Amino acid sequence: MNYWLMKSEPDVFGIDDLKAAGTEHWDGVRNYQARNMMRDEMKKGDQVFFYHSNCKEPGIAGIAEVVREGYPDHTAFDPESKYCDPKSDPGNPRWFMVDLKYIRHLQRNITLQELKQQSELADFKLIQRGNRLSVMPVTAAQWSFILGLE
DNA sequence: GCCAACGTTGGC
DNA sequence: GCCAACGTTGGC
Repeated sequence: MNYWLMKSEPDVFGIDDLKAAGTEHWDGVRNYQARNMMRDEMKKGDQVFFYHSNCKEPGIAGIAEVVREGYPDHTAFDPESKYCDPKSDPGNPRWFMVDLKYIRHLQRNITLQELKQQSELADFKLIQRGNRLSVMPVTAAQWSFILGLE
């Protein structure tokens, strides 16, 4: 089993929204590295840290699980969608997504500021300079260490 | 709202 | 294939 971290803006779709939805597809990712991970590497049963970005207190807010593996992101074909990409051909889709199921909130929001202070997390992609990936791998060691902060 | 960092685009 | 210009991300 693998571990991941996925970013979302709570004003758009936060952990509370995932809880209310139960299961939701993760559409709108338009970055090739993130696309590749969703299409090729994320497997059913993988655990995901749900990270709140671009908000007052950026941090890890909860846990989700992959319940459906990579499949085409249909919003790319929808002219009404803000994620529409005319260059994505339905016969050869450019963008992919996975489905996530809500597992739980963390007991508290583990903030970015706190994560940065942990020497054990020096290699964690999230806290490396200029990182902008919205989907990134988390090692098993990082996963359990972060849960230990909860 | 600012701006550094970074990915993408497109002219050459 | 290089690289400048541009748009976006996301912390602050």
